[in-house]
Amino acid sequence: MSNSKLYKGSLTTIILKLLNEHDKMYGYEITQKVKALTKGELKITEGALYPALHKLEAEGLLDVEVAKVDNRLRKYYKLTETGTKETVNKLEELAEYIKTMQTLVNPKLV
Amino acid sequence: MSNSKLYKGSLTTIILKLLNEHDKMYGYEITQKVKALTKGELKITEGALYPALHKLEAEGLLDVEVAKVDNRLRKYYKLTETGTKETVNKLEELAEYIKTMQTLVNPKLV
DNA sequence: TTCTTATACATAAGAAAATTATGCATATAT
DNA sequence: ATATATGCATAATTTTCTTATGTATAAGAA
Repeated sequence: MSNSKLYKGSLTTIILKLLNEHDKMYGYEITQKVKALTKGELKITEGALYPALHKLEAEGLLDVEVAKVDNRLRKYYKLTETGTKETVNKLEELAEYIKTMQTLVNPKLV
Repeated sequence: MSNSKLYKGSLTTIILKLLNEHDKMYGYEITQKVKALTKGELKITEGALYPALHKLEAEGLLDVEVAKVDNRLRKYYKLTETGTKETVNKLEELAEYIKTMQTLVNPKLV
């Protein structure tokens, strides 16, 4: 992310969630999707994204499939079975975190 | 934090918000307050807390006042004027971040 | 009385995850 | 021709956290 504050650990969750919804995506597509969904508020940098994708692949959460489109390389990533399960966990963790932060930061509403 | 996933940047916001509500607090008190408010879900470690407090002080967001209670040292921190302004910013950032994450993670509800 | 737990601070080493800065290559639009 | 967009990648650095220590006093349990 360039301009806005990405909180540590968020990126993995974002990637997994997007892949959970879109079946298969390639890196550049993910950066554009995030930009579009957040109306430009969140910009994923390649320096963060590609190492994160590689790590998820190494951990067995993602599978890769290389394709050539318009003479340009694309690496399509998709969730493995393990990755799908982990996505559920990550989303629960995020929801939990948000709830906790709201408790701390806005105690009257909780 | 020990057990649960603290997201990067959260700690500063938590500290500022607590000081915004409680006028002055000392380090140990902050750890206990967070533990109590979150029912043990979030545990701030000293290794994270004290350096964070020192940094906020160095940045001019906090003032320190040393006290001796029961023959034990306490360092009371309170917000400076700048710190109070920055608290507002940090809280807005957090709210924005939560909104953004919900957009990404639960797009149908937004 | 000794040992554990709680209170209260601090720092150092290391890990994790980002930012920033590059680099390469092709395609399209100006 | 040149800039912008598409598409990948990595290295250096920074930030922020965890884990592991260390010091010291007080209170409670064995």
